[in-house]
Amino acid sequence: MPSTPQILTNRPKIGTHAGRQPMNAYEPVCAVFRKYLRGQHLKFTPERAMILDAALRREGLFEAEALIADLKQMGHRVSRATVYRTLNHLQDAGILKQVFFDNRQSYFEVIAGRTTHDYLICVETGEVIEFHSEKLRNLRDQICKEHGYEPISHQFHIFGLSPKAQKNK
Amino acid sequence: MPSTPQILTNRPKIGTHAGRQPMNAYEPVCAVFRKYLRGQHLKFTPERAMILDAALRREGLFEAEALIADLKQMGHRVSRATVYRTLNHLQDAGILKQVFFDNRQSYFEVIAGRTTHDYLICVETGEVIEFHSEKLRNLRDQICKEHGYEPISHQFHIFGLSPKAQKNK
DNA sequence: CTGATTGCAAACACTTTGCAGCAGA
DNA sequence: TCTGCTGCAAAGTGTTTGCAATCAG
Repeated sequence: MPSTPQILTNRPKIGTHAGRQPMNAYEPVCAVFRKYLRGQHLKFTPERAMILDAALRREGLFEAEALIADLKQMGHRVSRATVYRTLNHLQDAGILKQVFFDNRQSYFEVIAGRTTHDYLICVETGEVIEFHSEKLRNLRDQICKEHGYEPISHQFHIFGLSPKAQKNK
Repeated sequence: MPSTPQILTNRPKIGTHAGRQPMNAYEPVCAVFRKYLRGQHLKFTPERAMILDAALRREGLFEAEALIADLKQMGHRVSRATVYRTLNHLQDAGILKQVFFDNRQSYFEVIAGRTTHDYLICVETGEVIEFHSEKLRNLRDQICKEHGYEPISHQFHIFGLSPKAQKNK
Protein backbone atom coordinates (compact mmCIF):
# COMPACT_ATOMS: atom_id res chain seq x y z
CA MET A 1 0.00 0.00 0.00
CA PRO A 2 1.64 3.29 -1.11
CA SER A 3 2.34 5.77 1.62
CA THR A 4 -0.07 8.58 0.89
CA PRO A 5 -1.30 10.14 4.09
CA GLN A 6 -3.38 13.29 4.05
CA ILE A 7 -1.99 14.09 0.64
CA LEU A 8 -4.78 11.93 -0.68
CA THR A 9 -7.09 14.84 -0.34
CA ASN A 10 -5.41 15.80 -3.57
CA ARG A 11 -5.70 13.54 -6.52
CA PRO A 12 -3.51 10.48 -6.01
CA LYS A 13 -0.50 10.50 -8.28
CA ILE A 14 -0.64 7.83 -10.87
CA GLY A 15 1.40 6.80 -13.86
CA THR A 16 0.12 6.92 -17.39
CA HIS A 17 -3.31 5.41 -17.47
CA ALA A 18 -6.25 4.47 -19.60
CA GLY A 19 -6.28 7.80 -21.35
CA ARG A 20 -9.56 9.09 -20.05
CA GLN A 21 -9.75 12.71 -19.22
CA PRO A 22 -10.63 13.62 -15.64
CA MET A 23 -14.20 14.83 -15.61
CA ASN A 24 -14.46 16.09 -12.08
CA ALA A 25 -12.14 17.96 -9.90
CA TYR A 26 -10.99 15.36 -7.44
CA GLU A 27 -10.65 17.61 -4.43
CA PRO A 28 -14.20 18.83 -3.93
CA VAL A 29 -15.70 15.40 -4.36
CA CYS A 30 -13.11 13.94 -2.07
CA ALA A 31 -14.11 16.47 0.53
CA VAL A 32 -17.68 15.30 0.25
CA PHE A 33 -16.57 11.72 0.66
CA ARG A 34 -14.43 12.47 3.68
CA LYS A 35 -17.24 14.34 5.30
CA TYR A 36 -19.57 11.44 4.71
CA LEU A 37 -17.06 8.97 6.10
CA ARG A 38 -16.48 11.06 9.19
CA GLY A 39 -20.18 11.26 9.79
CA GLN A 40 -20.42 7.48 9.65
CA HIS A 41 -17.37 6.91 11.83
CA LEU A 42 -15.65 5.35 8.87
CA LYS A 43 -12.10 5.87 7.77
CA PHE A 44 -10.51 7.48 4.80
CA THR A 45 -7.93 5.09 3.41
CA PRO A 46 -5.56 5.14 0.47
CA GLU A 47 -7.63 2.39 -1.16
CA ARG A 48 -10.79 4.45 -0.93
CA ALA A 49 -8.99 7.45 -2.35
CA MET A 50 -7.75 5.46 -5.31
CA ILE A 51 -11.14 4.03 -6.03
CA LEU A 52 -12.78 7.43 -5.88
CA ASP A 53 -10.12 8.77 -8.17
CA ALA A 54 -10.58 6.00 -10.68
CA ALA A 55 -14.34 6.49 -10.67
CA LEU A 56 -14.02 10.22 -11.28
CA ARG A 57 -11.84 9.57 -14.30
CA ARG A 58 -14.62 7.58 -15.85
CA GLU A 59 -17.17 9.09 -18.11
CA GLY A 60 -20.68 7.75 -18.31
CA LEU A 61 -21.58 4.25 -17.20
CA PHE A 62 -19.02 1.77 -16.02
CA GLU A 63 -18.98 -1.65 -14.44
CA ALA A 64 -17.18 -2.59 -11.26
CA GLU A 65 -14.96 -4.87 -13.29
CA ALA A 66 -13.89 -2.00 -15.51
CA LEU A 67 -12.92 0.04 -12.49
CA ILE A 68 -10.92 -2.86 -11.14
CA ALA A 69 -9.14 -3.10 -14.46
CA ASP A 70 -8.42 0.63 -14.42
CA LEU A 71 -6.94 0.38 -10.96
CA LYS A 72 -4.75 -2.49 -11.97
CA GLN A 73 -3.57 -0.60 -15.01
CA MET A 74 -2.75 2.37 -12.84
CA GLY A 75 -0.54 0.03 -10.89
CA HIS A 76 -2.74 0.06 -7.80
CA ARG A 77 -3.31 -3.18 -6.04
CA VAL A 78 -6.80 -3.11 -4.56
CA SER A 79 -8.86 -6.18 -3.95
CA ARG A 80 -12.17 -6.78 -5.59
CA ALA A 81 -13.86 -6.88 -2.21
CA THR A 82 -12.59 -3.45 -1.30
CA VAL A 83 -13.74 -2.02 -4.59
CA TYR A 84 -17.22 -3.39 -4.14
CA ARG A 85 -17.38 -2.21 -0.56
CA THR A 86 -16.20 1.23 -1.52
CA LEU A 87 -18.60 1.53 -4.41
CA ASN A 88 -21.38 1.06 -1.92
CA HIS A 89 -20.06 3.78 0.30
CA LEU A 90 -19.67 6.13 -2.62
CA GLN A 91 -23.24 5.48 -3.44
CA ASP A 92 -24.38 6.19 0.07
CA ALA A 93 -22.36 9.36 0.00
CA GLY A 94 -24.32 10.47 -3.06
CA ILE A 95 -21.27 10.46 -5.29
CA LEU A 96 -22.21 7.48 -7.42
CA LYS A 97 -25.45 6.08 -8.65
CA GLN A 98 -25.96 2.41 -9.35
CA VAL A 99 -27.78 1.57 -12.56
CA PHE A 100 -29.55 -1.66 -13.44
CA PHE A 101 -29.77 -2.59 -17.07
CA ASP A 102 -29.61 -6.32 -17.03
CA ASN A 103 -29.46 -9.20 -14.64
CA ARG A 104 -25.80 -9.98 -15.02
CA GLN A 105 -24.17 -7.01 -13.40
CA SER A 106 -24.80 -3.49 -12.30
CA TYR A 107 -23.32 -0.30 -13.61
CA PHE A 108 -22.29 2.90 -11.94
CA GLU A 109 -22.29 6.52 -12.87
CA VAL A 110 -20.73 9.51 -11.15
CA ILE A 111 -23.42 11.97 -10.19
CA ALA A 112 -21.57 14.37 -7.89
CA GLY A 113 -21.19 17.62 -9.73
CA ARG A 114 -22.60 16.31 -12.97
CA THR A 115 -25.97 16.36 -14.59
CA THR A 116 -27.69 13.02 -14.22
CA HIS A 117 -28.50 10.98 -17.26
CA ASP A 118 -31.06 8.60 -18.53
CA TYR A 119 -30.45 6.09 -21.27
CA LEU A 120 -31.61 5.07 -24.68
CA ILE A 121 -30.46 1.54 -25.37
CA CYS A 122 -30.52 -0.16 -28.73
CA VAL A 123 -31.63 -3.74 -28.23
CA GLU A 124 -29.92 -4.83 -31.44
CA THR A 125 -26.55 -3.16 -31.33
CA GLY A 126 -26.19 -2.45 -27.63
CA GLU A 127 -25.45 1.21 -28.29
CA VAL A 128 -26.24 3.40 -25.32
CA ILE A 129 -27.11 7.06 -25.67
CA GLU A 130 -27.22 9.31 -22.64
CA PHE A 131 -29.71 12.09 -22.43
CA HIS A 132 -31.04 14.48 -19.89
CA SER A 133 -34.59 15.73 -19.78
CA GLU A 134 -35.89 18.42 -17.48
CA LYS A 135 -39.42 17.42 -18.39
CA LEU A 136 -38.75 13.95 -17.15
CA ARG A 137 -37.49 15.24 -13.89
CA ASN A 138 -40.56 17.37 -13.41
CA LEU A 139 -42.81 14.49 -14.27
CA ARG A 140 -40.97 12.38 -11.74
CA ASP A 141 -41.47 14.91 -9.01
CA GLN A 142 -45.10 15.29 -9.89
CA ILE A 143 -45.70 11.56 -9.74
CA CYS A 144 -43.98 11.40 -6.36
CA LYS A 145 -46.13 14.19 -5.05
CA GLU A 146 -49.27 12.40 -6.15
CA HIS A 147 -48.28 9.40 -4.08
CA GLY A 148 -46.85 11.24 -1.14
CA TYR A 149 -43.34 10.06 -1.94
CA GLU A 150 -40.20 12.06 -1.46
CA PRO A 151 -38.07 11.54 -4.57
CA ILE A 152 -34.46 10.47 -4.19
CA SER A 153 -33.44 9.25 -7.61
CA HIS A 154 -34.76 7.51 -10.64
CA GLN A 155 -33.80 5.41 -13.59
CA PHE A 156 -35.35 5.79 -16.96
CA HIS A 157 -34.23 3.33 -19.58
CA ILE A 158 -35.71 3.35 -23.04
CA PHE A 159 -35.17 0.28 -25.16
CA GLY A 160 -35.53 0.59 -28.88
CA LEU A 161 -33.87 0.39 -32.25
CA SER A 162 -31.15 2.81 -33.18
CA PRO A 163 -31.11 4.34 -36.66
CA LYS A 164 -28.32 1.93 -37.55
CA ALA A 165 -30.30 -1.07 -36.37
CA GLN A 166 -33.36 0.06 -38.28
CA LYS A 167 -31.34 0.23 -41.46
CA ASN A 168 -30.06 -3.31 -41.00
CA LYS A 169 -33.58 -4.68 -40.86
CA MET B 1 -45.59 -35.05 -16.96
CA PRO B 2 -49.42 -34.90 -16.99
CA SER B 3 -51.11 -35.93 -20.19
CA THR B 4 -52.64 -32.73 -21.46
CA PRO B 5 -52.57 -32.61 -25.23
CA GLN B 6 -54.25 -29.83 -27.17
CA ILE B 7 -56.56 -29.25 -24.22
CA LEU B 8 -53.84 -26.96 -22.94
CA THR B 9 -55.13 -24.28 -25.17
CA ASN B 10 -57.59 -23.91 -22.34
CA ARG B 11 -56.36 -23.02 -18.93
CA PRO B 12 -54.69 -26.04 -17.32
CA LYS B 13 -56.69 -27.44 -14.45
CA ILE B 14 -55.02 -26.94 -11.16
CA GLY B 15 -55.84 -27.61 -7.56
CA THR B 16 -56.28 -24.90 -4.99
CA HIS B 17 -53.45 -22.49 -5.28
CA ALA B 18 -51.88 -19.37 -3.91
CA GLY B 19 -55.19 -17.55 -3.91
CA ARG B 20 -54.41 -15.04 -6.58
CA GLN B 21 -57.13 -14.12 -8.93
CA PRO B 22 -56.53 -14.76 -12.62
CA MET B 23 -55.96 -11.43 -14.29
CA ASN B 24 -55.93 -12.43 -17.91
CA ALA B 25 -57.99 -14.79 -19.92
CA TYR B 26 -55.66 -17.67 -20.56
CA GLU B 27 -56.91 -18.61 -23.99
CA PRO B 28 -56.16 -15.47 -25.99
CA VAL B 29 -52.68 -15.10 -24.57
CA CYS B 30 -52.02 -18.76 -25.12
CA ALA B 31 -53.00 -18.29 -28.73
CA VAL B 32 -50.43 -15.54 -29.03
CA PHE B 33 -47.82 -17.77 -27.50
CA ARG B 34 -48.61 -20.69 -29.78
CA LYS B 35 -48.44 -18.46 -32.78
CA TYR B 36 -45.08 -17.16 -31.69
CA LEU B 37 -43.78 -20.66 -31.08
CA ARG B 38 -44.97 -21.87 -34.46
CA GLY B 39 -43.26 -18.95 -36.12
CA GLN B 40 -40.00 -19.88 -34.43
CA HIS B 41 -40.34 -23.59 -35.14
CA LEU B 42 -40.63 -24.20 -31.42
CA LYS B 43 -43.01 -26.51 -29.69
CA PHE B 44 -45.93 -26.02 -27.42
CA THR B 45 -45.51 -28.31 -24.44
CA PRO B 46 -47.44 -28.95 -21.24
CA GLU B 47 -44.60 -27.37 -19.28
CA ARG B 48 -44.81 -24.18 -21.28
CA ALA B 49 -48.55 -24.11 -20.85
CA MET B 50 -48.26 -24.45 -17.09
CA ILE B 51 -45.67 -21.75 -16.85
CA LEU B 52 -47.73 -19.37 -18.94
CA ASP B 53 -50.73 -20.14 -16.80
CA ALA B 54 -48.85 -19.51 -13.59
CA ALA B 55 -47.52 -16.22 -14.91
CA LEU B 56 -50.98 -15.04 -15.93
CA ARG B 57 -52.26 -15.72 -12.43
CA ARG B 58 -49.70 -13.32 -11.07
CA GLU B 59 -50.41 -9.70 -10.53
CA GLY B 60 -47.70 -7.10 -10.83
CA LEU B 61 -44.05 -7.97 -10.52
CA PHE B 62 -42.81 -11.42 -9.70
CA GLU B 63 -39.52 -13.25 -9.52
CA ALA B 64 -38.68 -16.47 -11.31
CA GLU B 65 -38.35 -18.14 -7.93
CA ALA B 66 -41.87 -17.11 -6.98
CA LEU B 67 -43.22 -18.64 -10.15
CA ILE B 68 -41.34 -21.83 -9.45
CA ALA B 69 -42.89 -21.90 -5.99
CA ASP B 70 -46.35 -21.32 -7.45
CA LEU B 71 -45.89 -24.20 -9.85
CA LYS B 72 -44.75 -26.49 -7.09
CA GLN B 73 -47.73 -25.51 -4.98
CA MET B 74 -50.03 -26.20 -7.89
CA GLY B 75 -48.58 -29.69 -7.88
CA HIS B 76 -46.72 -29.22 -11.15
CA ARG B 77 -43.23 -30.55 -11.38
CA VAL B 78 -41.30 -28.30 -13.71
CA SER B 79 -37.58 -27.84 -13.52
CA ARG B 80 -35.98 -24.52 -12.82
CA ALA B 81 -34.18 -24.67 -16.15
CA THR B 82 -37.42 -25.04 -18.04
CA VAL B 83 -38.97 -22.16 -16.20
CA TYR B 84 -36.08 -19.87 -17.01
CA ARG B 85 -36.03 -20.98 -20.62
CA THR B 86 -39.74 -20.44 -20.96
CA LEU B 87 -39.65 -17.03 -19.33
CA ASN B 88 -37.27 -15.97 -22.06
CA HIS B 89 -39.59 -17.22 -24.75
CA LEU B 90 -42.55 -15.49 -23.17
CA GLN B 91 -40.57 -12.32 -23.23
CA ASP B 92 -39.67 -12.73 -26.87
CA ALA B 93 -43.31 -13.39 -27.60
CA GLY B 94 -44.18 -10.04 -26.04
CA ILE B 95 -46.19 -11.59 -23.25
CA LEU B 96 -43.83 -10.78 -20.41
CA LYS B 97 -41.49 -7.96 -19.71
CA GLN B 98 -38.35 -8.37 -17.68
CA VAL B 99 -37.69 -5.67 -15.10
CA PHE B 100 -34.38 -4.79 -13.48
CA PHE B 101 -34.51 -3.30 -10.03
CA ASP B 102 -31.44 -4.64 -8.37
CA ASN B 103 -28.42 -6.74 -9.08
CA ARG B 104 -29.60 -9.88 -7.35
CA GLN B 105 -32.34 -11.06 -9.63
CA SER B 106 -34.70 -9.91 -12.28
CA TYR B 107 -38.42 -9.54 -12.11
CA PHE B 108 -41.15 -10.15 -14.61
CA GLU B 109 -44.46 -8.58 -15.40
CA VAL B 110 -47.23 -9.71 -17.70
CA ILE B 111 -47.82 -7.12 -20.37
CA ALA B 112 -50.05 -8.94 -22.84
CA GLY B 113 -53.49 -7.43 -22.59
CA ARG B 114 -52.62 -5.21 -19.66
CA THR B 115 -51.54 -1.64 -19.28
CA THR B 116 -47.83 -1.40 -18.62
CA HIS B 117 -46.58 -0.02 -15.38
CA ASP B 118 -43.75 1.95 -13.97
CA TYR B 119 -42.66 1.83 -10.37
CA LEU B 120 -42.22 3.95 -7.32
CA ILE B 121 -39.96 2.13 -4.90
CA CYS B 122 -39.41 3.08 -1.29
CA VAL B 123 -35.73 2.68 -0.50
CA GLU B 124 -36.48 2.26 3.20
CA THR B 125 -39.40 -0.10 3.33
CA GLY B 126 -39.14 -1.78 -0.05
CA GLU B 127 -42.76 -0.93 -0.84
CA VAL B 128 -43.44 -0.86 -4.56
CA ILE B 129 -46.23 1.20 -6.08
CA GLU B 130 -47.23 0.71 -9.68
CA PHE B 131 -48.40 3.60 -11.74
CA HIS B 132 -49.11 4.37 -15.33
CA SER B 133 -48.52 7.72 -16.96
CA GLU B 134 -49.57 8.66 -20.46
CA LYS B 135 -47.36 11.72 -20.21
CA LEU B 136 -44.38 9.54 -19.60
CA ARG B 137 -45.14 7.48 -22.62
CA ASN B 138 -45.41 10.55 -24.79
CA LEU B 139 -42.18 11.91 -23.42
CA ARG B 140 -40.53 8.60 -24.19
CA ASP B 141 -41.70 8.64 -27.78
CA GLN B 142 -40.61 12.23 -28.18
CA ILE B 143 -37.14 11.47 -26.87
CA CYS B 144 -36.86 8.52 -29.22
CA LYS B 145 -37.88 10.66 -32.15
CA GLU B 146 -35.23 13.22 -31.29
CA HIS B 147 -32.57 10.54 -31.51
CA GLY B 148 -33.98 8.65 -34.44
CA TYR B 149 -34.79 5.65 -32.27
CA GLU B 150 -37.78 3.43 -32.68
CA PRO B 151 -39.17 2.80 -29.19
CA ILE B 152 -39.82 -0.75 -28.07
CA SER B 153 -40.21 -0.54 -24.34
CA HIS B 154 -38.97 1.30 -21.32
CA GLN B 155 -38.46 1.06 -17.63
CA PHE B 156 -38.98 3.96 -15.33
CA HIS B 157 -38.14 3.38 -11.69
CA ILE B 158 -38.43 6.14 -9.15
CA PHE B 159 -36.67 5.62 -5.86
CA GLY B 160 -37.78 7.62 -2.88
CA LEU B 161 -39.31 7.60 0.56
CA SER B 162 -42.86 6.48 1.08
CA PRO B 163 -45.12 8.42 3.44
CA LYS B 164 -44.60 5.68 6.01
CA ALA B 165 -40.83 5.89 5.72
CA GLN B 166 -40.92 9.66 6.04
CA LYS B 167 -42.84 9.36 9.27
CA ASN B 168 -40.27 6.96 10.73
CA LYS B 169 -37.50 9.48 10.23
C1' DC C 1 -5.02 1.97 21.47
C1' DT C 2 -9.33 0.43 19.45
C1' DG C 3 -12.34 -0.29 16.16
C1' DA C 4 -12.57 -0.01 11.18
C1' DT C 5 -10.29 -1.91 6.95
C1' DT C 6 -7.96 -4.89 3.86
C1' DG C 7 -7.02 -9.06 1.07
C1' DC C 8 -7.93 -13.59 0.39
C1' DA C 9 -10.71 -17.26 -0.49
C1' DA C 10 -14.84 -19.36 0.27
C1' DA C 11 -19.61 -18.68 0.10
C1' DC C 12 -23.77 -17.01 -2.27
C1' DA C 13 -27.76 -16.62 -5.30
C1' DC C 14 -29.58 -16.35 -9.57
C1' DT C 15 -29.17 -18.00 -14.08
C1' DT C 16 -27.30 -20.71 -17.90
C1' DT C 17 -25.62 -24.84 -20.08
C1' DG C 18 -24.33 -29.74 -21.50
C1' DC C 19 -26.22 -33.94 -22.06
C1' DA C 20 -29.05 -38.19 -22.53
C1' DG C 21 -33.51 -39.62 -22.93
C1' DC C 22 -38.31 -38.13 -24.21
C1' DA C 23 -41.96 -36.28 -27.12
C1' DG C 24 -44.40 -32.66 -30.07
C1' DA C 25 -45.56 -31.79 -35.07
C1' DT D 1 -39.17 -39.52 -37.90
C1' DC D 2 -36.86 -35.45 -36.89
C1' DT D 3 -36.08 -31.76 -34.05
C1' DG D 4 -36.82 -29.58 -30.26
C1' DC D 5 -37.74 -30.21 -25.18
C1' DT D 6 -37.09 -31.67 -20.40
C1' DG D 7 -34.75 -32.61 -16.03
C1' DC D 8 -30.68 -33.01 -13.74
C1' DA D 9 -26.60 -31.50 -12.12
C1' DA D 10 -22.68 -28.94 -13.05
C1' DA D 11 -20.83 -24.70 -14.48
C1' DG D 12 -20.97 -19.61 -14.57
C1' DT D 13 -20.74 -14.93 -12.77
C1' DG D 14 -21.12 -10.88 -10.39
C1' DT D 15 -21.20 -9.81 -5.67
C1' DT D 16 -20.89 -10.62 -0.66
C1' DT D 17 -18.90 -12.39 3.56
C1' DG D 18 -15.86 -14.45 7.35
C1' DC D 19 -11.54 -13.99 9.20
C1' DA D 20 -6.88 -12.75 10.75
C1' DA D 21 -3.66 -9.30 10.18
C1' DT D 22 -3.14 -4.29 9.61
C1' DC D 23 -3.91 0.54 9.98
C1' DA D 24 -6.37 5.16 10.55
C1' DG D 25 -7.83 8.42 13.88
